[in-house]
Amino acid sequence: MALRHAVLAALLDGELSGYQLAKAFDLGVANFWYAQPQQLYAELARLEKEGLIAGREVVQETRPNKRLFQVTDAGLEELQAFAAAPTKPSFIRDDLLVKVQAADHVTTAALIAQLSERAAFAQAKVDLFAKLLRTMRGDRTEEEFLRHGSRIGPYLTCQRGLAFEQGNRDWCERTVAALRERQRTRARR
Amino acid sequence: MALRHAVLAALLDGELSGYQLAKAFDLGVANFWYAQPQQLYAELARLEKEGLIAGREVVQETRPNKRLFQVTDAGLEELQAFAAAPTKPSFIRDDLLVKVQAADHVTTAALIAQLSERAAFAQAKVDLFAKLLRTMRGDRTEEEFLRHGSRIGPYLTCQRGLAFEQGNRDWCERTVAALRERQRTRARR
DNA sequence: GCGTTCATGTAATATGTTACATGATTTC
DNA sequence: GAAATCATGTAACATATTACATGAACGC
Repeated sequence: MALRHAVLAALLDGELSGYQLAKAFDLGVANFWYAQPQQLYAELARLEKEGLIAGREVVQETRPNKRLFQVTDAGLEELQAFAAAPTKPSFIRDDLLVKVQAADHVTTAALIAQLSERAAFAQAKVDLFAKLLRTMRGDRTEEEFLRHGSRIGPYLTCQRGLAFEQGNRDWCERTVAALRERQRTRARR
Repeated sequence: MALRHAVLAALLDGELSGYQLAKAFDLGVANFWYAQPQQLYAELARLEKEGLIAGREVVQETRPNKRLFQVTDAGLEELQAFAAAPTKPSFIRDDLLVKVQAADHVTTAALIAQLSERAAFAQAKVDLFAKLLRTMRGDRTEEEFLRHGSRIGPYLTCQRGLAFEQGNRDWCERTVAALRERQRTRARR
């Protein structure tokens, strides 16, 4: 069960509602984990039942009411234990890579389109993460911030997200170029 | 169902047994997908039942007998359809990132050890992938190979694997450095 | 004789995805 | 008036992980 720890880690920076969490774990951000809203609502219910988080109702006038959750002492202990335990290796599972693996045996036109789309998506994330990093470190240099900042966890994970998306973008672009070059050079199949 | 397509893509380069496939999809390689042996045996059975792959018994003297599988025409069509369909985005899900996200709230000693281990693991993969790439392109330059090589799919995915592991390694090392620096600078908590 | 590699699976459990469901408010 | 955002879930289905299970042969 790793989602629970991701949720606990996300709640460290302050109370959040299920809806807010869902946004943080969704496409736009998700710089250290990804999960869907349904998963999160279910996990929040479980975590609360086990006493690892505590929720409080917030009545709103203009919007539907919501519940904000925060990590309890028991939750922090759980996180601590998780951090100390051996880490499972993480692995690549990407449909796009599967398609490229088969590139010599399938038509490449659609593949090129999908790679271009992914490159654009990755670029958007690069921009977003770069902006987030600037916001977090404020007017300090990166070195300064990492040395003396009060909360560097999210900064470090965001750095990984940034590098990952840069890698994604670069690879997609180079792969498109390679496939296009072959389309051009080769006779019609 | 994405595993089935990964299996089909892996079988494009020639017949493989479940055991050989399992090795390819395991820790050591897995440059475009990861799966455990149990999953693969189950998927191979399903794929054969559906006629997307064909297996043949190979009797061995010195070793237990095995079954080699190859992609059928129907299997190739399935792969073709998969490649043409829209690609689901892929997301980061990494326990180590969750732990780093929580770094300011947990003890960092164990975390540093795990990051170092991951860095070493990533370096080993970098070496492996670099070697695989050299083997694939032979004495040609990369550009030459990509332009005229007969099978570039595995080369391209391996390039992504290489870059990914380099990114992993670099990030782990920098993160270790940042966490160590804070341990040194800061008073004991 | 003991551990590793080759070779293949089943069964139980955990986790994740997809589809369905509801209802208010705000912005175009 | 329609679409997007806020807000929260349930139920059915698909997929993945973990534990269990077996057995031969090879190298030390």
